[in-house]
Amino acid sequence: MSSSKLLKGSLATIVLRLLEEQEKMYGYEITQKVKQLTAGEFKLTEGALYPTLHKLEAEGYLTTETQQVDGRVRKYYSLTKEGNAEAKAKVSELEEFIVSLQRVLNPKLGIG
Amino acid sequence: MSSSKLLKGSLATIVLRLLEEQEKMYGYEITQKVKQLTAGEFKLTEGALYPTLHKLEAEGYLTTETQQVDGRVRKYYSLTKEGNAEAKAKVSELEEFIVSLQRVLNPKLGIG
DNA sequence: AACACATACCTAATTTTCTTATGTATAAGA
DNA sequence: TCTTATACATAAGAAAATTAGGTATGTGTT
Repeated sequence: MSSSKLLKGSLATIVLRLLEEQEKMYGYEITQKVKQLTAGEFKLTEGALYPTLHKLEAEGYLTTETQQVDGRVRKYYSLTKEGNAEAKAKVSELEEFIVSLQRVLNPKLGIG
Repeated sequence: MSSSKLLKGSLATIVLRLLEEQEKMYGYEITQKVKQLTAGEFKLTEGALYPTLHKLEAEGYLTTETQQVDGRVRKYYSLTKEGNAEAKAKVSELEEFIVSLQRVLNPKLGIG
C-alpha cells in the first residue's frame, strides 16, 4: 500500500475488514475497492497485497476458491471462523491506535 | 514505537509534531511525553527514536544543542525553518491518511 | 494486425522502519 | 549494594512495504 509509504502494518487489518463487509473478494477487487473508498489516495500495490493474502491464508484466517470468469482466473478469499475473530480484534486495535495517534497529533483536545 | 508493531512510518511525524508544540525537547523527554499523551499505549523505544532523530537532523529538519543537567547530558532538539515546513506537511499527510483509513474501516459513513 | 490498457495472478530483490538486545554513564532511593 | 530512573547510543535481525519484473487473457483503438 502507499500514500507515500505511510502507516505500514495496517494492510492485513484493511483486508480483514473488507472481507467482513463483503463475504468474498478476489485480489484485484480488493485493490479497486480500496482505491474507490479512499478516492485514489491509497494505492494498494500487488507486491504488498498478494503476500499479505497468502500469509493470512497460511495463518488460517482466510480460505480460497478459484473461479473462471471470462477466461480469466479469479481467486476468491473469505474469512474463516478464526479470521472473523481476528478481523474484530485487529480492527479494534487499529481504531484504538488511531485515537492515540490523534491525541499525540492534537494534544489540546485532552484525554476524552 | 510500539502498540504491537502497528502503523509504522508515523514516528518521524510524531516527533516533528511534538516539536511544533514545544520548542525544545530531548530524546528521553519525547519518550515520556508520548507515553503520557497516549496513557501508555505507545511505547516509543529508544532503538527507534534515536535513529529517527539523527536522520531528521541529517536531513536538516532539526538542530541540536547539548546541556549538562544534574551531571547528565541532555541533547535538545529544535525544528529548523525547513523542519517547521516539514512538520506541517507530514502532519497534514498523516491526518489525511487517517481520514482515508477510517473510510476503509467504516465504509458506511460515506465520503464526507 | 498491432498496440495500449484493463483485468488477474504471482515472485524476488531491495529498502525502510521497526524490535530486540546491548552498551555506557550518572543520580536517587530502598 | 542493588534497583530504578534518567540519558545517550549502536547493531543485528525481523517485518512489511516498494520497486520491478514476469505470465496471461480480454477489450478497445488505430
